[in-house]
Amino acid sequence: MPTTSLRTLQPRKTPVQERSVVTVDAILQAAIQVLVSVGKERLTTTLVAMRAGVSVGTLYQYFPNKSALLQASLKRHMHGVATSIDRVCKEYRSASLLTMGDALIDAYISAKMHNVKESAALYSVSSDLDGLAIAKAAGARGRRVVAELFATASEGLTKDPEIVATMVMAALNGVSRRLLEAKSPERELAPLREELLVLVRGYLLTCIATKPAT
Amino acid sequence: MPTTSLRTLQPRKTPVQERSVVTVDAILQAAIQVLVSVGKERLTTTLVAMRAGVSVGTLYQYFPNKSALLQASLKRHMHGVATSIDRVCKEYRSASLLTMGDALIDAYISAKMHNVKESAALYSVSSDLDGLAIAKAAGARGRRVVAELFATASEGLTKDPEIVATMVMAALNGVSRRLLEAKSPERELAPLREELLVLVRGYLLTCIATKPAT
DNA sequence: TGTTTAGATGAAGGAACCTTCAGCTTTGGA
DNA sequence: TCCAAAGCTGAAGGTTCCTTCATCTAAACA
Repeated sequence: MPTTSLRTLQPRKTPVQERSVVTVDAILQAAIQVLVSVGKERLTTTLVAMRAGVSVGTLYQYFPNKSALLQASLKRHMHGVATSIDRVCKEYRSASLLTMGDALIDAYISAKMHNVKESAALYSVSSDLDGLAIAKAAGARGRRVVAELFATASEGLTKDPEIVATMVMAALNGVSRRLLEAKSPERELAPLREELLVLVRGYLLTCIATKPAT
Repeated sequence: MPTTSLRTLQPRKTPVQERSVVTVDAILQAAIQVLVSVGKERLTTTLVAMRAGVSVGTLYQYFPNKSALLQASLKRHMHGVATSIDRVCKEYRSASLLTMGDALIDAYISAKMHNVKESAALYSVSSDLDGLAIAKAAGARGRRVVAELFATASEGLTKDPEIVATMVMAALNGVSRRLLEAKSPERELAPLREELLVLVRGYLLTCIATKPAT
């Protein structure tokens, strides 16, 4: 059973004039900013509205409740990452498996690291009952797309592309998370990225029948 | 700056009689149960007390506030996992690197899978401002201990043990998380565990100067 | 058995905060 | 220019829930 009915989570009003589009955008941006600065526990709708430079009433014209607001913020973030992954999956179709791995790592890591604070703050939303479903769906979608990419690899796969995608994405998630909760993610980025390449390459090699000369 | 002063988070009263020890235990267990059944959002101190079969007042004699209660629950869980890791680190000192990897995977996965619902429910606590510090500390501690283990490997390491430990633990975390948020973790356990072994073995091989005959 | 200390109770205070709505302002087109 | 629709406002209602404390019961001990 879902936490709230679907009806309750739909936007209350769809922006038609230009200014309201700006408003909705400002609210979503403000939500992230508040999330980053005070955390999910102390985030209030009034605070978000203030930060966005509008009144609470305005916020509630576009988001039926607090949960919907947070979910929308999370979706927006996830969408950004998904777009990066999708681009890679289109661009590297039929390439070699190792090339795909490298490209995925770059895309995923740089999308997450683009705004470290934001990515880190959203973990608290994605771990909640409401956010969990969104995170899971995004994960499943990413896995599916990457599995399809792997299926086109120039070398033949010795394993189910689904499971290969699962492992690669799990490793990506694990390392990203570790990176995001570091004191200084920027400092650790280079070495961890390098090592992640080694980890994934090593694994992908075991998924190929005939080893290429690398 | 921490969310709450250290003073505020210390237990209010330390159990001296046997019955109060039982009470504290019941409260902590109840907290987990409530967390599992209604989620962090809807967990209330009254609900936890009811579930534990005591009154709210009693709860507040041992936990200064709700946050402290959740933190204590998280610590308890983390401690269980840490103990498993520690045991491995003592037992496999000076063994071969690959053996260490296999043992770590088994210990970590089985500790997390011991109670799937509990592990999954606690993610919401560990992503919060309060829980984050605990989770980070536990992660750092685990990494340190595992790095020390790796440093004793019978084969020589070509890399800093710290970074090797970091990568292995990140992979473990990533896969565990994926497992815990699956619809049916039990069903996926075997294949994912198997594949995790492949992933980690492949990586550890790159950390050894001379490859052993496996 | 009497006294002291530990443990337990739960109604009630009170703060925090989500959400509404009646009314006001701005925009865009007729 | 004028009006209907879109957009905005923010004080106040209402809930939820954390936390306290005066009071009661059980245990330890002399």
